[in-house]
Amino acid sequence: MPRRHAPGRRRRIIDAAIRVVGRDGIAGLSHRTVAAEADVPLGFTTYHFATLEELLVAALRQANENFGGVLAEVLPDDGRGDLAADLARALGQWRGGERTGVELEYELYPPRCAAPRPVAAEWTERAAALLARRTDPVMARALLALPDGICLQVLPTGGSYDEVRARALLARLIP
Amino acid sequence: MPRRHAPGRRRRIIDAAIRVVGRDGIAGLSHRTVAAEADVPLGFTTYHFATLEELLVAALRQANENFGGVLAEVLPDDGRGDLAADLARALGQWRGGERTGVELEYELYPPRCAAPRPVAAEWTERAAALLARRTDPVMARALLALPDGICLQVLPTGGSYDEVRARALLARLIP
Amino acid sequence: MPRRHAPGRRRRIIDAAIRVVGRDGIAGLSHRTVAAEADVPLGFTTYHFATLEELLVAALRQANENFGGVLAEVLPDDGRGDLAADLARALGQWRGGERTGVELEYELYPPRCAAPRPVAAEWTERAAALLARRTDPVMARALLALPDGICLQVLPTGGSYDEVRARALLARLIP
Amino acid sequence: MPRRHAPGRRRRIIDAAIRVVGRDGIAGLSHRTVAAEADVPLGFTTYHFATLEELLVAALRQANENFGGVLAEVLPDDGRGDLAADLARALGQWRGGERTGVELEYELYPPRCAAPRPVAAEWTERAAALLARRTDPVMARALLALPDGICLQVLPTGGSYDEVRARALLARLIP
DNA sequence: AATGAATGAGCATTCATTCAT
DNA sequence: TATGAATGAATGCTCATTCAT
Repeated sequence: MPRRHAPGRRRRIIDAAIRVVGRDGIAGLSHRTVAAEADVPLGFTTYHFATLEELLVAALRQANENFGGVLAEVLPDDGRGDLAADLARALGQWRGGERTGVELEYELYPPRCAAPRPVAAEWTERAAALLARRTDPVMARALLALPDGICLQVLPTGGSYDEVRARALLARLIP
Repeated sequence: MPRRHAPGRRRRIIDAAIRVVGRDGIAGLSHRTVAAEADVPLGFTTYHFATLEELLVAALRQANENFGGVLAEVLPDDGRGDLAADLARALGQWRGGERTGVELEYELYPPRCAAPRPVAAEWTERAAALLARRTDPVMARALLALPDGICLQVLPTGGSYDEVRARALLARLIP
Repeated sequence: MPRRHAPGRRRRIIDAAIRVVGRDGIAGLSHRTVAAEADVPLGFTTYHFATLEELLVAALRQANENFGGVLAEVLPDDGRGDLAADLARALGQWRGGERTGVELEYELYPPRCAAPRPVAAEWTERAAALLARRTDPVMARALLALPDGICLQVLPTGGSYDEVRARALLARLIP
Repeated sequence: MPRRHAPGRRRRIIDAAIRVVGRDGIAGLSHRTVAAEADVPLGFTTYHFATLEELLVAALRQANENFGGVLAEVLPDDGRGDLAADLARALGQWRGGERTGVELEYELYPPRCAAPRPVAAEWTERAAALLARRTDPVMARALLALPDGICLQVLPTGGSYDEVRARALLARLIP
């Protein structure tokens, strides 16, 4: 008996996809694993997302939104606060948070399939725009690049994020 | 009829693997694709690398070596030259070179499988050691992180590497 | 073009598996051989039986059912008839019948994989219970063991089952 | 550097094969596993036993010899002792002993490949001959069949051999 | 709109066997 | 005599995708 018009189920699939990628990487993503994780029938996932790529893009977009939320919250546009500190804190929150999709970003960096590319670019634009409220656009890009690199050094070694060190390095960049 | 004792063939597989990952990403890496790319029989790849992981680690190690070569060449340990400029140039050379395995590094960042992790860490150590001849160890790490982040912004958007900009940003970090 | 909802096809796979094992032994059992024997697509066998073990257990269960049928038919519970004669006849019928799965039982005796073990034990219990209607439980077990041994002597030598001799030996055990 | 003329190495392969089958079943038998177990080079196994079947036959023959030894020792031909007790004891010793190859017999019962068949028959003949010194030939066969069946009931259920019970049942058969 | 049975391509891996050395 | 590099066939299994219901 099909449950009709259950509106949250599409979103449930997306969240499940983010969870699966976070746990098992993109390699672990399949219609089946997502359906199991979301506890929806297999056919439901293919019905709403005709291909896996489509689902991936939706998940990435959602992850972006999550990150944008964190960033907007931590970086109020009002003043001239300590930008390095704020950004370092935002990264810590994002990394530590549940279901935010940090891993998704890194999984998708390799520009394998064409579809997610614009979404990833979109994310960078959005984050840069948020930062640009507090600094110039070029610096905004740089302030995104450094944490990215820091995360990359942390991720494969299994180390943990050091907010203090991140802040110190970020502060170096800001004139 | 087996071609016996052809000495370079093991290396050919590794190079083929680097090429395949560069073209199609880790997702595209399979015994079959590598065998086809290297023009060796399927069984040959599994004979020399019992598992795909083993091959991956070998390829990563090779890529590290390639990068180490570029870095050692560009960063002579003698003097107090312009470190930011030298590093920016090294990155440009690495990215531009053939079969260097740049993509491999980024593909392996997601710490999915445990095996490549120490190799990746090894690479970071080696690069940091090379840089540390010209600056302090903490700064060396930071000088690796920033270009990493820069590459990450460049890779998915398909943009090209801007050595001048990279140098400017790197110079900001160096006191 | 998939043939959908053909109801008997799952059973067809099981019967094919019994046939394959009867012909080529467990060593000959593979998804591919079963698919060919049952004339179904390869994916169909893995779809219904995720692992070979699963299929094996299903086939064993079916074989048990077949044997139980023969035994129940030959061994009416009413009277004090000639138990040795009845049992010898049942064995003959089972061995001679088509698709009954006699060989499957012997193939599975080596307790290699854990999964079929309980099913095999189940079969012994069931047969012993049927026999126990006509004798005591310990004797029931013995009356199963002797024919088993007889079959084992017959099987590898390719000889044929001698019902008269089996009956004589069974009669010796019964007080 | 090849070790030449090491005479015991052929036998070492056979013993290793018996051990491998005892541990992992016939399914686990391969040139590679045997070579590893015997600690000889891979090529050595194929050199001395061109095919796996050849090795299997040699191993079975060795197992027979082992069993024959136990039987000859336990069943002195002199007198009219308690045959049932002697046979039950022999079975216990065989089952309990190391590297005797009990499992091999049962693994090979299914008359899959033609080659081992005569060897298996040979074993039955030899054992029957040893028993026939103490009883008539037909009874000898029966006295082999019953323990076989008992073992078969014991093996898959993981139970242990009950010498007392075996003796009681065997005694029933002997007039 | 929703579902899950069905399919076939693809994958990692194992392995008997061959044969140049 | 002895070895291990080499090969290709085969295996169990996963899965995106299709589509009748």
